[in-house]
Amino acid sequence: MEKKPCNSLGNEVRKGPWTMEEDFILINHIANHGESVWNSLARAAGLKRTGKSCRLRWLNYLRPDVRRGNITPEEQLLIMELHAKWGNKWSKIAKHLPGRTDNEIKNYWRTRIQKYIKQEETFAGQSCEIKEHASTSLQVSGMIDTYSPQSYQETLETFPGATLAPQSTQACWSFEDVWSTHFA
DNA sequence: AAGGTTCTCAACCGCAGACAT
DNA sequence: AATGTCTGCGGTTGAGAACCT
Repeated sequence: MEKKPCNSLGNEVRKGPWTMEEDFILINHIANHGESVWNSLARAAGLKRTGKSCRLRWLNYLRPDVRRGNITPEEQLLIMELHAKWGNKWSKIAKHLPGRTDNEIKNYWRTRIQKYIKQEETFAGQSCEIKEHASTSLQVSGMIDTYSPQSYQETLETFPGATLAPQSTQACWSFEDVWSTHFA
């Protein structure tokens, strides 16, 4: 992903993936001086990166409390519910999922959930669906990814109301069922 | 095993708003 | 009030991984 350096600031500005050394410098600098104005932080730390790039790297990857991967069924439901409420307000949604970043939620939505919505539009009537109900503004019928036999089994135990397609990597059930089983 | 295709996610870009001068 | 700088956000891109044929 190495791109042509941008020299608009007069100095060489590095772009593309962060190296371990850069990560180490950034972590060390923030540990010693805290988060401050990102542009001056980048300069003070001696990083050939923009403040914006440092901020993004820190918030999305290096922060000690950041959690990556393994979105739980509960988190997915929350994402779906909040997205139904607020739309693409990723940072707002992320505030309700401790340790998750807006970028991760946005990626998760686009790569997992949106994919199934599109499938549903293509194959209307199949098990995964999003419906408008008269009683509520929006009811989201659930799709929870199950990445392994273990999580498949866990999903069944967690949500007894779920109907899981045999041999499938996706579990599908009514959002209302899951909500009443698990959150009500 | 090899080549092609699809998926994932880190990182970039552009824009808007907040704040400082 | 005008201008500049910084931050935060949402959309997009593209490299590498994973999967498929």
